[in-house]
Amino acid sequence: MEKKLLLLGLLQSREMHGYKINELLEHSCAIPIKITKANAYKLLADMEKQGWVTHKNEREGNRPPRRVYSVTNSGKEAFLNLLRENLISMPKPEFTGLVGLDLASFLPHSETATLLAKKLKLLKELFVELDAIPENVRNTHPSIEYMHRYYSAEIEWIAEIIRRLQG
Amino acid sequence: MEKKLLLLGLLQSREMHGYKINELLEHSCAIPIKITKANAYKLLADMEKQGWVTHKNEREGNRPPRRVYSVTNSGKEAFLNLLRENLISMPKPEFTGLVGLDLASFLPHSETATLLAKKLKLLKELFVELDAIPENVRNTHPSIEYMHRYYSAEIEWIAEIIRRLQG
DNA sequence: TAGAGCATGTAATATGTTACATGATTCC
DNA sequence: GGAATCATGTAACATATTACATGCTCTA
Repeated sequence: MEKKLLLLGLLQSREMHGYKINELLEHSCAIPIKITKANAYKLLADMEKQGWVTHKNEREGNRPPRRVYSVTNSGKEAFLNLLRENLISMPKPEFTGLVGLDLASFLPHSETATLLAKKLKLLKELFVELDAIPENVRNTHPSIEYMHRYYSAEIEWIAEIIRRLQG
Repeated sequence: MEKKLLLLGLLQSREMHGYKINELLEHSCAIPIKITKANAYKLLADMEKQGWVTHKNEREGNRPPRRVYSVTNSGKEAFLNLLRENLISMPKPEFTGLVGLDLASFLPHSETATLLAKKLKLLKELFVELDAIPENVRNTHPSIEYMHRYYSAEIEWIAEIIRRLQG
């Protein structure tokens, strides 16, 4: 449902067609959930069936025609309900990366340390993107601020585990 | 795949039947991912088809017969591969709770603050369980230590957001 | 004797991903 | 002329949830 919430949010700030939405979703590390292209098209179609959005066809020059979506009144109502719901609820996050850590005793410490070093490298690469966002932007966008802190804590954590394995 | 990894891990520490596994998974806040009952039965059946586990039927007194699963050699190999994979990879987590925060401008500050206060209460309740786990256990189980820190940071974060909305 | 616990699962539904299909236009 | 971009989607598959079905035993 957060996916629909996010899409409705985007469409309320400005009307958009599917392709544009997907561009935003793919090229931004600042979005806290993942929505693939096929999924986004599907969700828009579903929300249209539900009556939350409508589309009109548009065409710029000779480009392929676009479906420009906008939120209906019923969609705006649904949006507010989803938003309230999202703000009060506390979905337990899934820490898939921890499963392996708990089972690491099945491998020699040295191997675990080597593998985690690779993870750490990956993490640092992801962090670079986030860290490049100017501080004033970060401080006005809760999710960016959050993710910045999260990744930075994550890096510290993995580094600490590696240290323990080596010491 | 982390679900299969976790199940293989459990089954390697000791043989188990589905019901027992589900008990462990349900009554423990110390497990970093969620596996529902139906899903666990399904995964065990799937892994049996794959040749990773086998079962033998057992019966204690007149209780319903159990399928006691154990990991095959091929399963042990698969387990180690899944484990290595899990340790090097960095799956981007989904922060579903952040979607709403980014859209909070659609509601009056006071309402957002009230809603977040409810979330905070929920969070604190979840934290109590984790905090009750003795420190020595926590320090020897990475995922428990991690989740303890995570929830504690999460509480701080929501509290901070509420303060900002009020100030 | 009624309800909780033990033990297994299926069916229907929901959700999401991957890869593929289509066809025009623009850039090199 | 060929690749990248614009723009839409479908089909097949994978994964997971909810609710339901079954039937025995133990306890109050």
